Amino acid sequence: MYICVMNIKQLEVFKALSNKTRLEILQWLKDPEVSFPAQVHAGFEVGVCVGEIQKKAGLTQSTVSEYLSILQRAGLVESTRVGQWTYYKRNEAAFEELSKIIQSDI
Amino acid sequence: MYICVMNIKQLEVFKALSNKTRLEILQWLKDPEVSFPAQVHAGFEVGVCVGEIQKKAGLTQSTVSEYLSILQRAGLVESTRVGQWTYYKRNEAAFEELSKIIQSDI
DNA sequence: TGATAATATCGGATATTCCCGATATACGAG
DNA sequence: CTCGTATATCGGGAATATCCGATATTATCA
Repeated sequence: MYICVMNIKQLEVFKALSNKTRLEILQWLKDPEVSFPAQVHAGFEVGVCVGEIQKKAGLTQSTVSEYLSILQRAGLVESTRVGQWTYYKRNEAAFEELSKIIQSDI
Repeated sequence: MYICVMNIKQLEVFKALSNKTRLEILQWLKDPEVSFPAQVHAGFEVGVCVGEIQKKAGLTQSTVSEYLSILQRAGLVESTRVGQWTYYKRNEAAFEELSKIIQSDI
């Protein structure tokens, strides 16, 4: 018997995706070397640092930092701290899972 | 060349999915005959009427009506008016499209 | 036509989200 | 340790969402 558990996490993911800027950030992170050519202090394997994302978003540092936290809590991105920088990159597995959830659970 | 158009509709879809009750309604509509055994005035091909959904949701009629409008504007459900009833059912094509959008666009 | 039932829309109190400036924390250089 | 830089967190004003009760609209039936 299949018991439907209304996944709390699902709601969190959709809320995270319910903001224009956060959707844009996820887009930019698909192609870091194109979207963030200015980043020089690290390769793109670790991700993109908050400052670069902030400049591109045109919002304040605090807002962008919070948005990245929201995306991270939803599992859509992961962060790596290297020195004074925090690099964020997409968690592609989460998007694959979300895609499947929409096909079968939603 | 592929030009990314930040789809206004995408945002609307995610906002529509950012509510516990609306997610539940979509779940219920997956299996109308199980979720709404009380509906007798119509077959389930046309969908489920607002009153049945309202009873199950436990919210007021106005709220449920509005939620169904939100889901409809997002393209996730479609409605059919038959006499005094409006029947809502899932638009499965929208979910398939959303699943693909997440795989390729988001 | 008038009464009743189903649904939609309106106006508003409350909760949540958005986004900011100020401040705190973490780190590296000197 | 102290200064400067990067990021995180806090407090709050404005905008939006949630959900309600009241009312309007649409359809049925006598």
